[in-house]
Amino acid sequence: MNDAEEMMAGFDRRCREAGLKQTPQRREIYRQMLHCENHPSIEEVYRQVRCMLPHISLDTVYRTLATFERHGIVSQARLFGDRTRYDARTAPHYHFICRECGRVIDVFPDDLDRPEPLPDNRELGMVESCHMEFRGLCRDCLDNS
Amino acid sequence: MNDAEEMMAGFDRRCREAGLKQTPQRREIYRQMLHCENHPSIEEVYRQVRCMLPHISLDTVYRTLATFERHGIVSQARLFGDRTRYDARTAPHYHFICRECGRVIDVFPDDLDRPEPLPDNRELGMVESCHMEFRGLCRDCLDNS
DNA sequence: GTTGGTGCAAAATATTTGCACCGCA
DNA sequence: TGCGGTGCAAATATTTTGCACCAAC
Repeated sequence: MNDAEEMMAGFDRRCREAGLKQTPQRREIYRQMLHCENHPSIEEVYRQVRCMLPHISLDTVYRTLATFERHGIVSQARLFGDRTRYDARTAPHYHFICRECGRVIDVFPDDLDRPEPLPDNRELGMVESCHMEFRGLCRDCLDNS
Repeated sequence: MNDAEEMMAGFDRRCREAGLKQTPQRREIYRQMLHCENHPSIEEVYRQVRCMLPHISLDTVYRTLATFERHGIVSQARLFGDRTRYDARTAPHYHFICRECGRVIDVFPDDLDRPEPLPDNRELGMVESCHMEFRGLCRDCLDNS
């Protein structure tokens, strides 16, 4: 059983656990999310999924990804000021965005040279989470310049 | 001369430097940005400014804030997945968002308990900047719960 | 007077919702 | 079979653009 098959099997289980019905649309959207190296926008998922399911509607993709996120099956790839993107990797991680080619690369907490800082300010209240977003030039764009 | 007057004088100078014409709309939008404690959305700025200039149009606010940002007079308060907001403080800083009341509080680099981490990963390329966003409960909401 | 700024309206984009029908469990 | 899921279309929200007029320099 290869990786993708394994993950689709995991999808079966998760749907059952969450009480979600399996439909061709949902399977195809999830399969696409696994295939996708980058962090696709909803439009991109829609375009890809339509290759297999020409009848699927855009708002099914919207609703399905929102449902998946509600059940932790995908996560929103939160990018500052960009349109909504999703990610099949649900482990906490950050993003590095190349200002040249726009690629989004995952950065995991272990890749950081020191632990996340937290605001020191007692006045602030209780800090529960920290998101980070790095920008710069990716290796490819650096090499080609 | 109080703070606000001082900053309005700075606005005069900045417009001249940038070759921007001064108009009642621009003055009023900037004045509003100074008044505003929070990080107003474009709609909010629009509603406020209309008290003084009932004829102003929404897209003038859009265009003016974009122009201001281009010239470093205001900065976009970049929040994950929220609508565009602006901020009269242009010094680099991060945001703490209260999950209860939605308030956005500025966090300056000096408020952090350690310096920003950077991705260690040589493969990544060149990291030029890091944005952070903290979430949690602000002091007020903490006290009231 | 010239150039840039504004207001208005319409277009473009992104997302959500109401509703009837269909198909999975 | 019943209920959740889907497709369609329309509504909503946000931002951008074309154009004619006006005002700051």
